[in-house]
Amino acid sequence: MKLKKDVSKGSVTLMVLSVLEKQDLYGYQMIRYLEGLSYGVFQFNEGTLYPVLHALEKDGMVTSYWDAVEDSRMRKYYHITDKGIKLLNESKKEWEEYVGAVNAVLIGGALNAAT
Amino acid sequence: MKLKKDVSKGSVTLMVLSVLEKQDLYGYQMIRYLEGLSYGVFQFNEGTLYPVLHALEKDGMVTSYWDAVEDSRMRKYYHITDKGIKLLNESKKEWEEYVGAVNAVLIGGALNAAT
DNA sequence: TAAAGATACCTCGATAATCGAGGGTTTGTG
DNA sequence: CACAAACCCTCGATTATCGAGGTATCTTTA
Repeated sequence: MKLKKDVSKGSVTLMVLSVLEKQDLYGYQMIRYLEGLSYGVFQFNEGTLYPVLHALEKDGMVTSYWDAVEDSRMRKYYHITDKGIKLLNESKKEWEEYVGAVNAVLIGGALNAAT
Repeated sequence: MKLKKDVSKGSVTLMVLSVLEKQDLYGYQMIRYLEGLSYGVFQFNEGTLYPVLHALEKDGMVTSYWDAVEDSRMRKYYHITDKGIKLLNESKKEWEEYVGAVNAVLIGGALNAAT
């Protein structure tokens, strides 16, 4: 499969970028957040999320800053960049293409697929 | 992520089982076939497909037989079993759940997700 | 105030899905 | 006959994800 690898990594990346598009979040918060948004279907663990965030930052898709929003402890917030938004839009397109293709196979079955 | 691993493997498995549900196919044919059904989005290579087929056979999801359908060369055809059909149905459900969850995140964004 | 538990960050080794590159045989075509 | 395409296969490298572990802080409670 061609797309799989990208989409596979992309589906975590995709979701992270997607929520960051709307607001800055910190890692631990994102985990709970995505869990809720997906109705409990996804259960990220930190070992998955943090490396993804670091990779995104390294690639300039997000930036991070420490802040104590509620005046208590410091948290590392992530902010999406223009580059990140671009990637998000591309990833969304890929995701849709990927889903469409799988569904086409599932529906297509034995019959002719085209048109 | 929790489902990812299964769905990831599942998406190849899923598509294979799905086309086999309608008719018996041989490996090389499946590659072209899935490529067509997915409008060229997927480009399986043999190194991906054959191990999947062998694993499915080992697990009793498919059976195989050699046949020379058009009286020329021998081809190894795969046939889905009842067990395989069961797996197919479960995988379909998982796939839908997975897609639904990702889409919920993509749409949900910053707002409240639930109802 | 001391202990406990949740919050919050991180890394690293194991697992496993996929890919790419290879190897081999048979069939059809120029 | 040579070459391409059809057709089967394996194996090592890559990479995404997970699980487990490590550390520090903050809040609650006894």
